[in-house]
Amino acid sequence: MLATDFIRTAVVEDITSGRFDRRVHTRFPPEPNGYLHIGHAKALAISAGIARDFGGKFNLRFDDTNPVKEEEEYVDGIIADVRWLEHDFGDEIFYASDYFEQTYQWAEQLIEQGQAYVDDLSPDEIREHRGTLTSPGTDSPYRNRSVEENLDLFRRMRAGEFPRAARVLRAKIDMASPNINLRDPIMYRILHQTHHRQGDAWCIYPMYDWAHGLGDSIEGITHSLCDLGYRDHRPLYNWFLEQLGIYHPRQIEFARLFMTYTVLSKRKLLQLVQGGCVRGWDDPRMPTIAGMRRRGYSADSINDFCARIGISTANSVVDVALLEHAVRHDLNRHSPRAMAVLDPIKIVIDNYPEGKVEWMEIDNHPQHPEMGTHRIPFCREIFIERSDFMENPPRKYYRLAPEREVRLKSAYLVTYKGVVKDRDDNVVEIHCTYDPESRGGQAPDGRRVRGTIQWVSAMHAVNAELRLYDRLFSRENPENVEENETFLDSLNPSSLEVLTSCKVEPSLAETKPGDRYQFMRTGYFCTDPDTTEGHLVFNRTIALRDTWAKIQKKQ
RNA sequence: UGGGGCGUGGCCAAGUGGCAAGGCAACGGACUUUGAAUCCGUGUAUCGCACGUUCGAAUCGUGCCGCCCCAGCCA
Repeated sequence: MLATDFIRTAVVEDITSGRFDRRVHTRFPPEPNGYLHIGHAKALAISAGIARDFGGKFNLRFDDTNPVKEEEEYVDGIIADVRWLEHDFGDEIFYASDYFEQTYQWAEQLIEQGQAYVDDLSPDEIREHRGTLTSPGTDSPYRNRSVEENLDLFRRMRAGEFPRAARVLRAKIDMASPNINLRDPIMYRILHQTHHRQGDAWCIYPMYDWAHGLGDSIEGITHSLCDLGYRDHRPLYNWFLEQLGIYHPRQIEFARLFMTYTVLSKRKLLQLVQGGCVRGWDDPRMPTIAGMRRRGYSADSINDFCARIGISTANSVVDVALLEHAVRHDLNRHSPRAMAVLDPIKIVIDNYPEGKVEWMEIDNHPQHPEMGTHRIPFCREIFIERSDFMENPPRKYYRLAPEREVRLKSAYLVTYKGVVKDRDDNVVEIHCTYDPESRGGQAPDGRRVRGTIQWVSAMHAVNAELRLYDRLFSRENPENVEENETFLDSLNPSSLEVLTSCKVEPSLAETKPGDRYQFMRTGYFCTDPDTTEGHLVFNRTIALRDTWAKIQKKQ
């Protein structure tokens, strides 16, 4: 396997040196206190991807050591997301909470080795004793209790003899360490909180730093990959494992993902949900896996994006346009084409027989004939996009206009004859004639017709609700706000536009939630779960690239 | 004024002493029954800055500048 990034380079080193018996075993350790987002997709792609590339194993392990913040709902959501992203985590799901007894026993071992002690200081006192970034901390007066007293106290902590926050178990390392994580970090705290899996079996819970490496060790993880935030914790990760004398994985850190026009912190995402700024964790505007899935992003496109952004240790902000590119790239290849008119205006084809219906055949994908074809009905009255007609067209406009001929995709060539207007001078109906010899859209005499537009038979059209999404935030960096503002002030007021009277081709009546299409000349759409019989709802996953819009801007 | 990281074209990112990959974006053009897709083309990058080592430095050394992270009984 090629070492394409610095982590894979390290893994290759370890394999060639035989460090872990040539094994590769990674893990993804989410805390079930929120839904996964695109940043997690990156972490997942790295850890699961490395296991896959090197023929190793990959574990999904919930870091559920803090019952105060964790919920079952999140566990289920996370499992569904990881599965949807198609990462193979085997048949088993791991939980840090399953190791609580072993973790506890190891804590007693550390106490017996004189490397951990029970501290009676209050939270405030502990903070004061910790010192500051520039000054060393001071030892707790309880730091030198005897092994016997520590053991007794710790067992009574477990037995529930003390109230919440009364005491903690701390590692005895170095209160003067320049690395604050080494200033006698807390290993256990008293919570008296029901755990989503352990129930009331425990009233003391291990801290992340203490529990994490142990879980890695128990599972035989070789490479424990995490974000840069844990760089300073590595000496502690190593210290615990060394003192215990147990199997010792290697921790390697990489930079978290940041993306333009996006916020990626569980706290802020929670705020959006609870504040009603979006309709839930799976709102299609959310950068969550659930949101992107509902919106219509494919797992492949998300994984492809993760591969494209690379891995490094430099904090960087990826342009959301790269994600959009990955989405379009994958959707273009796999989405069947269909016709939809978002803002309909009627065309009457004067020389087309009334009541006549012809079923036109249309490719499901212009570049992939193996995807087949389907049929759409054509008749005298059809709908086209209001923007595909202009009475006074600008230069280079080659859609329908006075004196112009245009092609109705896969149907006929039609020529403008006139319009019907209302009292306010709005065009309400366009009259055309068609060339009966142009069935399929080909001119019999070979004349060139530049414009091709989509259409839907008025008689057969199905009504649909289309939800058009734009970026959730209008500022490239939502956090870059004025003095008294928050990231919520960066919210884009028009991130959602609902169109309720769109006309789509009748074949779409059978669509099921999750189905993806390209509505020709418009964008990629995905059937929303809100769809019911008789009421179609589509989410616009992403619009097509629009060169015409650019030309217009320049004009 | 503590410790740990990071600085390569607009945005990512290769490169680890021999004369700066690639992707995205942007901009041209070709083709086109989606103004989509596809194809072709376009960048004088002071490699944060300054000294230094070397025949030769983005790569090594020193100093400086800038940005990020760490003082939860969160993970």
